[in-house]
Amino acid sequence: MARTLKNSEIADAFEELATLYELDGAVLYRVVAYRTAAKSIRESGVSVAQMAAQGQAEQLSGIGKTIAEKIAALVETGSIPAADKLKARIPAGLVAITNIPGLGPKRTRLLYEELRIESLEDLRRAAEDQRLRTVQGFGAKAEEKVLTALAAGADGRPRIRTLLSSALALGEELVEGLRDHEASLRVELAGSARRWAETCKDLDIVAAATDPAALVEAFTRLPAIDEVVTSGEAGAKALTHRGLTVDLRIVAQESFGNLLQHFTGSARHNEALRTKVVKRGLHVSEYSVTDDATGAVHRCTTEEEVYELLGMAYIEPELRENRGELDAASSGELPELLTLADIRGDLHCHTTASDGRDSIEQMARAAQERGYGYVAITDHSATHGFGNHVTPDELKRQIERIRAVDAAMEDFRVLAGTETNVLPDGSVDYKDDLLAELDWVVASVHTSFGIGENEMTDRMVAAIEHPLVDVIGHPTGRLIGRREPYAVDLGRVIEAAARTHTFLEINANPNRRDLDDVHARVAARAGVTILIDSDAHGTETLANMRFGVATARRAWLSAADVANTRSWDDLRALRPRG
DNA sequence: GCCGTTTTCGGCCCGACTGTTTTCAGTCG
Repeated sequence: MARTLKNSEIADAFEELATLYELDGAVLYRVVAYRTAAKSIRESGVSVAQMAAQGQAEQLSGIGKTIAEKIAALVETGSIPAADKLKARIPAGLVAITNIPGLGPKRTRLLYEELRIESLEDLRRAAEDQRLRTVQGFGAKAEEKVLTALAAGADGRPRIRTLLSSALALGEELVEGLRDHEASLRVELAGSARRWAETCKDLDIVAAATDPAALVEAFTRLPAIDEVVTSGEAGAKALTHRGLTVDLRIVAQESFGNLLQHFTGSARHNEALRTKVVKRGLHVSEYSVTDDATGAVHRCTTEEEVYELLGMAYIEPELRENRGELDAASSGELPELLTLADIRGDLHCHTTASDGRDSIEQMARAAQERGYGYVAITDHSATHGFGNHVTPDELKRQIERIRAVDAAMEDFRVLAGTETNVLPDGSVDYKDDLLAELDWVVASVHTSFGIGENEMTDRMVAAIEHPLVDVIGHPTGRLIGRREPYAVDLGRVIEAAARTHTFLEINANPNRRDLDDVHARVAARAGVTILIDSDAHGTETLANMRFGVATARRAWLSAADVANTRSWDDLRALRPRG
């Protein structure tokens, strides 16, 4: 074994194995079992490779004896024998073909058996030569669809997902546009955007209207809409100028709750929800809940009614990921999630002293206008590598400037801080006597991402153990969709933070969301107090706090789990230095 | 292949759409 496999790498291997089994014609339930296992591995907050090494992989839901053995084989030898056998028999190109719209595993396999199509290039030639139509179930339309998809640049990879911040801005604009229309009764954003997921594949909007046709018409004329794909009484599908697909569904007001619940998802949540209640003779769909025992058809105007009919407490959208929320809702053990209104201060932001755009005073006034009681000014230290370098002498002058702004403000604290770089050896940029003059110290890794996992973990633990470090900023360094987390043993980081009372940050920048929901949940359960920071580089991005709050809600956190739901005096008492 | 208020076997969510069919399988969300 060269190195410890990441959960995402193990999950990818099982995702691939599922597709291989699917192409091989395995029974569907077996394929689904592998996909469920892959998802479970991906979302595990602890290292599955380590669990497997200790023979504990079966503790994860969806992992039984067979899959646990395969995980162990993968971790020990780097490959799964069953997958190797399948790969020897099934051309690698078939996996890519299954990602072409309309071509699933069954039809891909049929094309391979009948026409020996084993790559996207083979597929294109067969469609051009009108040979696809010689296969049972394929016609001229299928050839046309294949060629359209390939011409549109389909390369067999799933489509890139859009960052939540972009999708949400667009979704909110569309929803407002629809609500303004006289025919609309109710309009809500649904789907992954409503669950505040990290990224969105598309946007889902659900509505009830006095005149559905008029609302659909209005929808297709909204400025953000570029091209209408389909439209009818029940809704429409359209492409925005940004290239994001939007689905609008319209339903009778009496079923609005069913529709909203259905299209908010997640698919996993709905699947598990339905499986759970079907045993009691209850069937859930986007139109109603039906009861076998009484024959009753319950249509619900609100989601609350849907969950109540199923014997559950209302489940907030952020929790609907099939991570235990169904059992908790049935037994009355759901947490009371924190809200944006609980946040009382922001302890990580930048000014023109480093790479920010606004002054200390502008940032402080903007934070006060948001209703906060305090803000910490935390510019980058000198070895950050770019932006203006705050040398020790410059930091002393910055502290004086911060004290002056603080003195000029009423009922608001402006705290002198830094976001100091954690050097490869685990030391931080400023000397202890200078750090001690500050009210607040964020320590973050910004350089030398490529050092090994052990070295990186030691580096971070050293920073955590520094008595003047209050919080570790963006603990994994990932940029969503652009940069993987650096190799670090978060289990050890979390253990050290819990032991020293050092906070761990949920960085609210929508590109970061770091810690993510899964690890923030693990950290909080391990006794770490979480801090949510905007990392704003200008007054307007203080508003990114909402993405951090969303991550915390997805991590099942209550106000008590989060440090900056407290006053500054209460918060500082929780710190390592007391 | 997994799982259990149906517990070691027999189940495993729901509905719409599409293109191709004469009654539906496959795909998608």
